[in-house]
Amino acid sequence: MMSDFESRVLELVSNIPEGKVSTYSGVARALGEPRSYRAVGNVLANNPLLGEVLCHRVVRSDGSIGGYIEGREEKMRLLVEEGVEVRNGKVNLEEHMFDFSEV
DNA sequence: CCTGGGGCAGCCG
DNA sequence: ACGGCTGCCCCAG
Repeated sequence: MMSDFESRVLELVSNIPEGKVSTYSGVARALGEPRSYRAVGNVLANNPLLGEVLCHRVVRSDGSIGGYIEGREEKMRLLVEEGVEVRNGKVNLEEHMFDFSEV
């Protein structure tokens, strides 16, 4: 059973289009709880819907990849595959940051 | 680059 | 209900 917080996070993340990324704190802000960024990481870490809801489009606020259940390498590979520029293990947030207000 | 402290939902005993 | 972890974090130093 998913908690309310959990489903809200996953719903939001599922809105990030291919080629775009967001950050953990960005998701938290979009939820209206800017300090819950760590809890957001928690939800994705236990993401029971890996494969259904893509959580690889969420990275750290400084652009570094962050963690991933199947490894950072895999996360980075998926991003590059979608056309996101990754340089020295960091995503170009300026260029690919997704604005949730667009939804 | 690496700490240390802050922060928070969820899980488990 | 309660307290103590844990974790795909953040930010200042």
